[in-house]
Amino acid sequence: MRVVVAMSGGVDSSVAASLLVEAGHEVIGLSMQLYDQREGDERFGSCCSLDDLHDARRVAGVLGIPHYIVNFEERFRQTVVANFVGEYAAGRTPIPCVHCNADLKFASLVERAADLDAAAVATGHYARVTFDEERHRYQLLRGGDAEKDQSYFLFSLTQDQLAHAMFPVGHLHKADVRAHAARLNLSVADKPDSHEICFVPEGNTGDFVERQVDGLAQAGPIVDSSGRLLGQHRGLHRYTVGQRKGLGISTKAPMYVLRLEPVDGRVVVGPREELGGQTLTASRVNWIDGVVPTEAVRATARIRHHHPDAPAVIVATSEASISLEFESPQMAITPGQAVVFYDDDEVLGGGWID
RNA sequence: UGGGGCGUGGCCAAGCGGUAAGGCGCGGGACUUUGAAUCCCGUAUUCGAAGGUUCGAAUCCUUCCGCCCCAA
Repeated sequence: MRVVVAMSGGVDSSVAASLLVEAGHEVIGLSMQLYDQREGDERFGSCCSLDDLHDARRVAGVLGIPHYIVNFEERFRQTVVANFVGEYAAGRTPIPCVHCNADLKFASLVERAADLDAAAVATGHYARVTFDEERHRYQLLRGGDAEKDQSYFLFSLTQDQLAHAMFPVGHLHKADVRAHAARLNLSVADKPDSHEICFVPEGNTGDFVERQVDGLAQAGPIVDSSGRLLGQHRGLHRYTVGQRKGLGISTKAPMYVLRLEPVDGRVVVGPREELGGQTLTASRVNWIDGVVPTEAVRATARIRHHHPDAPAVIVATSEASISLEFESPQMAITPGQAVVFYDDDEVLGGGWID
């Protein structure tokens, strides 16, 4: 079958491509150009930089597959970056990776794949898709490597998207992926794992957001939950719930951001004990099944990547919203982050925390 | 110019004769395909100033400087 692989230039997608080739598929490598490369800033993030595109091309060469670069700058700006900046401006904390997956890799890229008569789009994600014969539904499962599992970032995929998705390294462990790359003599075998936001230079999110939105750099008060003034902040977009560092206030014990109050322009902080929360509501909820449950769902839920799942009860309050109650308090439930529900290894769905 | 208390790194703060705890903050690192958190390392040759006593002082004495409280 003809398959398109999204090649980022990293080890995972490179090995994904090679596994597909080995499985006998007709593989076409596509790399997304996501932002203007002309400035030649080499310290641009670790995904999709000019060097990464070269790496992807080189791997494609070794594998003997065609490789194309698709220009998604405009789409990227209008979807991922716009959402990212808008969320910060609204006092929320976004996850660009989820939008990149949903809006680009499994949307725009799927369209390109269709143009190429490809049946599926593969990526290097650590997650698995299976088809449940009984329910006639695709299932999204955690990656085989619990440490590297990326199912959290894929919660918004629909049945239709899952039907066209392949995760060739999803069942593997990272070490095996690297070993495979090394066996093939791929230059990217030892390339460091990517982290931090790929389009924000040097991880300086605050400056980046300020460049996109005028008048955002509004200083304002940092107060505790009783309203006592403790210091000044440098613009709400520079803070997130649960944050401890960078508050610049010295107290008896560490202070954490409890919430952002965009209307009043305030950052509210408090001791760690005040950071726990047991309930939340979420919007733009996606149920992987495509079916909204009519009864309360007992599941485990995680409120951020690399956070332990916790038992919870979820009630659908509408087509695309839920309310959720944890059995025990969770630290720093953050608006803008995703809450993803699991039944063991299966992703049931997820949504955006209000 | 009556009485009492206090001045230790950016902040809070131990120590009260034996050669500067700790916390916060800050800096660096680890971890990490979001933002965080977490963890590790670092952060005062010096204790308001100047003298003195002592083998030895931030710790005792003297003077000065600066705060605060109570009286009036």
